Amino acid sequence: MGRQPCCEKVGLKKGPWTAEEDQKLVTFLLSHGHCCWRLVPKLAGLLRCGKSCRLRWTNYLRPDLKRGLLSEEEEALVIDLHAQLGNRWSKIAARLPGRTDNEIKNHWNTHIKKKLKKMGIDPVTHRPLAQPLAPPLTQQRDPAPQVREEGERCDEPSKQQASSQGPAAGGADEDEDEEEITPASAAQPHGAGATTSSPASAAAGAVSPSCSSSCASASAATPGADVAAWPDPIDLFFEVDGIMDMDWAGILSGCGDDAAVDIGAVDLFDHYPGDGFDEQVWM
DNA sequence: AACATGGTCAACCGCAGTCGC
DNA sequence: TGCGACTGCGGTTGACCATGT
Repeated sequence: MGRQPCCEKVGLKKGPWTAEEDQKLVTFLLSHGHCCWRLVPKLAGLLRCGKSCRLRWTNYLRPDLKRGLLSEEEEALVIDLHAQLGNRWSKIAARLPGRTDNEIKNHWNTHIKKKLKKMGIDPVTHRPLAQPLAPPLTQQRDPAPQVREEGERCDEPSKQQASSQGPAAGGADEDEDEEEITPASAAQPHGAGATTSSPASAAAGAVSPSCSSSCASASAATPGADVAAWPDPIDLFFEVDGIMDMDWAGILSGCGDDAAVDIGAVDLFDHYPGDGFDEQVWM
C-alpha cells in the first residue's frame, strides 16, 4: 500500500536526543499525554518524527523504567520466555516490568547469546549446539533448564516463579501467548509453558532472598517476581496513563500547526516525585 | 601515549498488523 | 471489501566507551 514515510523526512532531526529535547518531550507527554504520535513532536515543539518520539519515550523516558543491567533472575526469565516465545521481545518485555523490548533485545544479543553459546546451547533453539535437529521431544524441552544446570544461572530459582506463572500461569494475556508459540518454541515442545517450567519447577518457586542484589531490586520492582501478583505494569505505569485520556480535543483545537502548546509552565517532576524519574537527569 | 579492537546500547529503518472510513 | 493512516515490533546500524596491544 503505498504508504507515506512516517514523517516528512525533511528538516527533521535524527540521532541522539539532547537533554533539551528530552525535557520538551517529557514535559509535553506528562502534561498532555499523546493522542497520536504524529502530532506529538509538532505540539511539543520538536523537530523529530512521531516515531522517534515514541521510541524515545518508551525506551528511555518512561518514568517506570528500571535502568541498569538485568538481574540474574530477569535474565533467566528472559531465557525461559525466549524459549517459549522466540524473538518476541515485546511480549517478553511485557513480563518484565520496567524493562523495554529494546533493552531486552540488546541484552540478549550482547550477553545472553554469548553465555548460551559458551555453554554449548544454541540461543535460537535452546538446544545443545551439536545436537542435530529434531531430537526427541523429551530432550527438546529442556533448554532453559540446562542453562541453569550449567550452573551459571542464579543459584536461585526465584525468577522461576515468574516463569512458572509467567506465560503459563499468567492469565490474561496468556491467551495469545500460549497459542502463539514460535518456531523456536515450535522446536521446543510446546508444552513449553508447562514444561518450561522445568526451569521453573526446578526452581521450585522458592524465591531465595539470597539472590543477588539485583534480585532484590528485581523483586522489589517486580512485585514479587510473581507474575500473578505483578502489578499491572499498566497500573504502575501510569498514573501517567491517565494522561492518555486527557482532553486532546481541547489541546488540539487550541493549537494550530505551529502551535507548540505552552507547556513550559508545567512542572513535570511534580508528577513523579522520586521513583523512577530522576529529576537530576534533567538538570 | 597512541592506536586498534571489541562490547554495549540508543536510535533508525522498514515491514506487519490494526483500525477507521 | 478495499484503501489509507497509524502504531508497534523486530532487525540492524552506528556512535561511544572500555580494554588490550
